[in-house]
Amino acid sequence: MAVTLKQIAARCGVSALTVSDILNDKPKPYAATTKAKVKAMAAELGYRPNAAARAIARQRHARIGVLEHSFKNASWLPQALVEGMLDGCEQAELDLSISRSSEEGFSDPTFVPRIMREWCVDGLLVNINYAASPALDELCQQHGLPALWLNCQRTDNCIYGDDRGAARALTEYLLAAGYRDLRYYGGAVAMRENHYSKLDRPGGYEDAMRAAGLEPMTILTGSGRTETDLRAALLGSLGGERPPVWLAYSPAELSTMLGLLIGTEARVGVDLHLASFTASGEMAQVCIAQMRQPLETIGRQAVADLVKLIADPTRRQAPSIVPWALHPGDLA
Amino acid sequence: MAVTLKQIAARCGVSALTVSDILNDKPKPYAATTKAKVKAMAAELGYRPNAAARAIARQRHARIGVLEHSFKNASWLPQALVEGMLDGCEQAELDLSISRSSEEGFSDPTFVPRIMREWCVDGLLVNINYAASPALDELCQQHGLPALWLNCQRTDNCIYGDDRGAARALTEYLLAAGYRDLRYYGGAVAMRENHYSKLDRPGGYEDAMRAAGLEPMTILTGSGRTETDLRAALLGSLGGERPPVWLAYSPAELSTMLGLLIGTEARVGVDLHLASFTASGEMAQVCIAQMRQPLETIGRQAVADLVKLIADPTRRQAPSIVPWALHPGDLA
DNA sequence: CTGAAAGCGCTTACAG
DNA sequence: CTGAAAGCGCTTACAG
Repeated sequence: MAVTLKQIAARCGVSALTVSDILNDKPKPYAATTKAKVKAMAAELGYRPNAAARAIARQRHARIGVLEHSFKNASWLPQALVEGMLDGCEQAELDLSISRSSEEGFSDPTFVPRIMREWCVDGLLVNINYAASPALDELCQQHGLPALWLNCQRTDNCIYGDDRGAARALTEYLLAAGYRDLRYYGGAVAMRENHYSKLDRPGGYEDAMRAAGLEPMTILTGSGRTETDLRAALLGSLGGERPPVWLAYSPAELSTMLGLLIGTEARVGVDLHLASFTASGEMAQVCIAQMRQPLETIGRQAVADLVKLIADPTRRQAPSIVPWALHPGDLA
Repeated sequence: MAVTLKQIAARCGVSALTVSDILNDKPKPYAATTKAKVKAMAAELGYRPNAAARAIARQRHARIGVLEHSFKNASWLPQALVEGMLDGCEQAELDLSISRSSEEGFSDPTFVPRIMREWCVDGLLVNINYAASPALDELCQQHGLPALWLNCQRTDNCIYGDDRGAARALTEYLLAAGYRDLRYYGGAVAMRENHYSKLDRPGGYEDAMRAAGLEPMTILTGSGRTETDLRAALLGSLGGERPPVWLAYSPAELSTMLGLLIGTEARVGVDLHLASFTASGEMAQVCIAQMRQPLETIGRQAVADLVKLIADPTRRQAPSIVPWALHPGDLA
């Protein structure tokens, strides 16, 4: 049904090998007329090389995989990250395959994700944001499958955003703008969700505050503190010389704060300011400043790093730590 | 380097075919001891079947592709949609490959997306949200590549959310709750972005208003109307018997409205209410009601529909139209 | 200037 | 109960 090299060869009166060579632009001295004839025929018949046959002959799949985890919140795959990966794949002429382990499996030492049960990719981007079981590490090693960990702090072969630096930069920016009463609101580290950002964002904020000789004020819900506490803190922060600025872990926290302010007299942009870490600039209209996650860069760089790893699987690459970008909000 | 059937066969003193049959659980009367031996050896050596070799022998790739467009906003791929697709793929034992056409190409009749330049998937989910050039349609036809259009209204072989029904349901819900002054805010249809939702959301709202004997009030920015107009309309809507409810096309519009309200005396939840269409419940804290896009269902169903299409490529499937879900907001 | 041979790792259809 | 033969569609290394 699909057109093959052989069919083109037959119609052109040449061998399949000749067709293959010509269509792959091999530096061989074929006659110009032969080349033209073959290329024309391929176009006419709508020839598409069979990627599987090619993979098997060339001994490489020319494809990398992304491994997701099926637990809620265990994998973070915003579109911008995918776009970045696609950029990277385009550059390296690689296909991108997404898979997910559906089993509760990473605690089970005998568990093998589907993408590793078959041999179908040259390398793997592991997109699991809480500390995955070491079993996965061993599995990759054992199968000789080059793997790069995304959005996760490890000693090597990983890439992640510089959340601590981002928090520091945001804090310093606000301090430089003359604000003194900066406060942070986010969620506490939870079981199975111990993503580094939960610690590094407040951490960077606190670093910068202390460096400026100011006392940080951090509210983390989930660890005994509730939204009621937040509400009290929010309202209690009002009325100083200059309005306080609240730094939100993400747009979700921003939204929570806006909800808590409803029904009160407190006016955003007047009585208090909001700032936030965001994926791609959500809710800039209510913020005085934002940090934007470098998702596309991370995706692109992840692929590039993985390509190096595929070229030399024994290599242990230093972590790629990607800086965030500061954007003044609409209320700046 | 990777373990093959032959190696297992050699170590077990059987043929490669026997190993293949046993590992694939073929209903053949192999001796129990042979089966055990082969399976044990496969496990010990960490055998992973080569998907490419299998694809070529079985004459199917066991993989579907998602085609994205590289224009900004031309493809909408939220994580929930991917999750749904992965669900569907898991069910059908299919791999999922994501690709993107990077060229400006769909207007160029000679342009062929990369995923179609090779033969590597059994079917394609076209995730291009503005009307793609008919050339793509023909290309698929010509290559005998089953294709299903996502998030796009066509006469057949497509799947999309019921935006019109969602808008009607949201409006009716608010009317039933006693609100009478409902207003819609969204963007006008723009070049290259004529997604049906831009028309169907206000359309459904207007249908429901008229059916209730009320005059709809729709503000679309972009078509001559600006945010200044919106601000005027927003403030002008205040002060009636009951607070007005503004229906936002998406959280972005919600955010715009919140931004415009800053510095005014108008209080959300008191002087006016907000409602919105959302992907997954963003900003529920400031809403009185929300419609949530059925992204996972769409993803799952899209794969299922495509599987049927692959089984019978000549088939012209009626569109799958997926209903949205109503969620009262936190301010309901 | 071109191609025959062998091989990649698997499976299908058949034979014994 | 098991396997030899042929084939899937391509490429590598070599020969002429």
